[in-house]
Amino acid sequence: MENKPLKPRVQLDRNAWVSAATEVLAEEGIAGLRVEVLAKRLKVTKGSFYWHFQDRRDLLLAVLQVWKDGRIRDIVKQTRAQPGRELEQIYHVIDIYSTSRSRRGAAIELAVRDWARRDADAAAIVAEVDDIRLRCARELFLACGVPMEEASSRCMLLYAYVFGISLMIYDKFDSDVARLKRDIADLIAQSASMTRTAAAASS
Amino acid sequence: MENKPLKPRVQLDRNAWVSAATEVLAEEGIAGLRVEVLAKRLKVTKGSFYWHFQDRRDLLLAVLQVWKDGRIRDIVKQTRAQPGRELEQIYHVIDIYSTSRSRRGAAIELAVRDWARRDADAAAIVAEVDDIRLRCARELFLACGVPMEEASSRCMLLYAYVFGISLMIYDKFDSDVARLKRDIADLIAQSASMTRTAAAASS
DNA sequence: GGATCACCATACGGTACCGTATGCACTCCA
DNA sequence: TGGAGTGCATACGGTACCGTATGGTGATCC
Repeated sequence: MENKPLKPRVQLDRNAWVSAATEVLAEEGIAGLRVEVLAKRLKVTKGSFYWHFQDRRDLLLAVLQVWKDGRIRDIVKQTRAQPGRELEQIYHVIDIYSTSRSRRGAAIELAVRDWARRDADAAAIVAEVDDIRLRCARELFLACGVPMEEASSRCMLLYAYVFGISLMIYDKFDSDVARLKRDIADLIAQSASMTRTAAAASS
Repeated sequence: MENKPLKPRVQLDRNAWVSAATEVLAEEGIAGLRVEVLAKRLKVTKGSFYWHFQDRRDLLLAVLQVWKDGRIRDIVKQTRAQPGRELEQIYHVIDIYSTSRSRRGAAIELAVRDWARRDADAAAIVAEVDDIRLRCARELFLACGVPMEEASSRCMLLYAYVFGISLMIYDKFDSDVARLKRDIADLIAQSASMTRTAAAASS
């Protein structure tokens, strides 16, 4: 008879700290990610923290690693398309990033990238993630019949757009944001070199 | 006979502090912009600072204001085109932002936008700047014969791209970055609704 | 049922800040 | 030439952190 953990162990492990740290990172940025603040949020003291982690940097690197793994898993999932439905998938990728649906994900993304501007380790992780993202997205364009160089340009434009749009404040500019975003998605995704059937599939 | 300041007054004024603060903002972000650090950089003590400013926030708001004014001046300057050369000007706008030429300007831009994610005053300033930028850029597209809604989409894509690209790390992705950026500029700027002569002017 | 160990609390010294109070030098002007 | 004001230095109390040292507590396993 196995010993099911009926009593929920309130004990924390590294993962719990990393999760909470990621949450704080999204809300406050890397500068706001402090050991004692985090401990207070988890309702323990930093005595606990320094049992699980060597120091603050140890936590930060763990956050980076977990973020990277999650992103890579997500990328291969989001860019795997049924044959013939690649264009659909491109629109889907644009959609999941640029809508307000995943505010949390976008906040983490921006926090990590801001962090990477001043930290070599973070920069290396972002470089890895970007490279994989770009290559996966390019595959989608290539599958749509877009030539190599144009596919490179368009997938780069795609990601720059989704990150950039989350930095802008454009409420006053246009009343119909939904239409605006649809049109932008078309500008990014629709190539003259696509087959008519593939292009029609997007509507 | 007027009193020319032959002896260079080493005395600091508000502007000197704001300039230095903007420099630190670009390098370290808003979290690294601390009064005592800034004083050390200017080789004075914070006694000087608190004579010129009420508190740290007073400085931050001054930095924001100066940044806003500079941006707005720059926008109207960069989007004022000779009649018939509007497309050229669009390419120029894309160029000055997305190339590494203005690393400093991009760093400030990103720092302010990161700041704006957690500060209402900064967000208000960014909103103002974005609105003016988008409207000015849209005028350029409209002058090229692009219809209103498409002009809105394209100028939004333009700015999201230039901000987003400065967040990405894409060294490994493509060897010919210059060609890549040229092609992306074409994707953003070139509309099917443009006149053939205007489009040709971009080459 | 006592040893062991995982996990956490407490307490401490040290640093980097913020903002204030006060003193000091230098300039300008009556 | 001495008073007023400008611009800064010095000194202080207070807070928020970091990392360490050390002690306590509850579970687990002989």
